[in-house]
Amino acid sequence: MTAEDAKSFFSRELLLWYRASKRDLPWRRSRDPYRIWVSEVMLQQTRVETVIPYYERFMERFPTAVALAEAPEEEVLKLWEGLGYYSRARNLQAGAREVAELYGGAVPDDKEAVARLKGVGPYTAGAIMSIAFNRPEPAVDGNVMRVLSRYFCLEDDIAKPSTRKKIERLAVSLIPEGAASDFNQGLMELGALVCTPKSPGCLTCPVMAQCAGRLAGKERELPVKTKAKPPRPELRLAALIVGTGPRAGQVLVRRRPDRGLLARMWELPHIELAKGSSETALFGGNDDAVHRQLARRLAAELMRETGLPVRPLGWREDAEHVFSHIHWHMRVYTAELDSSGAFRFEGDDRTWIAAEAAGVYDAGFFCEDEQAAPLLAAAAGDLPPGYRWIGPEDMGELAFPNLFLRILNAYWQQEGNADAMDDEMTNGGMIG
DNA sequence: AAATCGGGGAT
DNA sequence: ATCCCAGATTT
Repeated sequence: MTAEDAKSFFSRELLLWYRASKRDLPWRRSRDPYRIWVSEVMLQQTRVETVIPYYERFMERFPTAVALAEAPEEEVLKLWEGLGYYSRARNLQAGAREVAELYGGAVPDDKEAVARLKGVGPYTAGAIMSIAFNRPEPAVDGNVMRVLSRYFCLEDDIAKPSTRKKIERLAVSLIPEGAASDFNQGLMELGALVCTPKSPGCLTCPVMAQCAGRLAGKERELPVKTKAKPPRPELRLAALIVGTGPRAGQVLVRRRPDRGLLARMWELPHIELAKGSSETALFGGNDDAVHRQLARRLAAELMRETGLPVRPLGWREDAEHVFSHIHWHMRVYTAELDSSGAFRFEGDDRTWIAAEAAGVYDAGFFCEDEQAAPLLAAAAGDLPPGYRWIGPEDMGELAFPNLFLRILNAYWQQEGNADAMDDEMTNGGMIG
């Protein structure tokens, strides 16, 4: 049995297996390259079962590249809410705009042109070209690296970029004549359903007979992969600032910056507790003294940043949120805005901003008069740039990361219940 | 080459 | 708890 025999065996058997047992997935019911493109971007680092409902909603709303190109960005982000890696959504729309303007709305049957689209890297370009156009291009993802590492017993570290390129060269050489679409999908399907990371189902594998990794008894050791560093911890304090008077039932939120983590998503105002600051020592505590001090720090820092006269009311909940590289330990405090006598002024060219009447006795600081202007405006009721009041009816338009989505939805639900109970008691009391 | 960028399901 | 998922982009 030569190496060439092992390769042609693999290609032949895998193709037969895929055609006999492929799953019925939404993006497999069409060869529209736009649909393939959307599915592949959603599937980046994301499981099939997670993607399906997002894909269905997205395609219903944006059935063509032109429809996506013409949509408001916020609507695209909202449909991506909860899926993660939000730059994918913005890059996809940027790519759709390229397709609309440069190619009349049709994804071109051109490898270089597709590879130049925003958010389309080596894998996605290969996937679009092979799946939609049946071009013999490699589409090497984590599944493919695992399957081929095992079948050919390759000990290269798949975390290294050079290994992906090596496996791409191997993958191209395996594509059967005229069957790139089914073969590439079969490779990934095998990795997803049979050649799984932990306990591979070798006994049902169509290519087990020639799998070098299994024949060497190494199917569980492969592929070799250096493990990722654990996410670094960050201590954060968030404010659930609830409206009063005409703002009753509303909550103050803000939009994140254009770049970086959770770019352009909405969130609750919050601060990071500086590493090594005195409050970090108290972070885990749960008694009144701890909460008073943490809430005071939160109010002072937010007031320094925004000028808003934040008055903490009490601890609400703790929330954990783990990203790939950061672990947020968040404590959430309920608060109000209260500018009654919160600001006083001294000196000729410098202003003393304080919040004594708001109960934040150590929140004062000096600043230049010009810098004081926006703070005074905030005290008067203006909001800083990017901030706005919302009610539950606004949740359908604004995209929040899951962490804040959970906190807000719990609050709206609780408010709804409280209102219902008020009505009930009012009715009972008045009528009785 | 290493870091950044979400979130969840499986084990 | 740990891994990793139909990865791309920036540093």
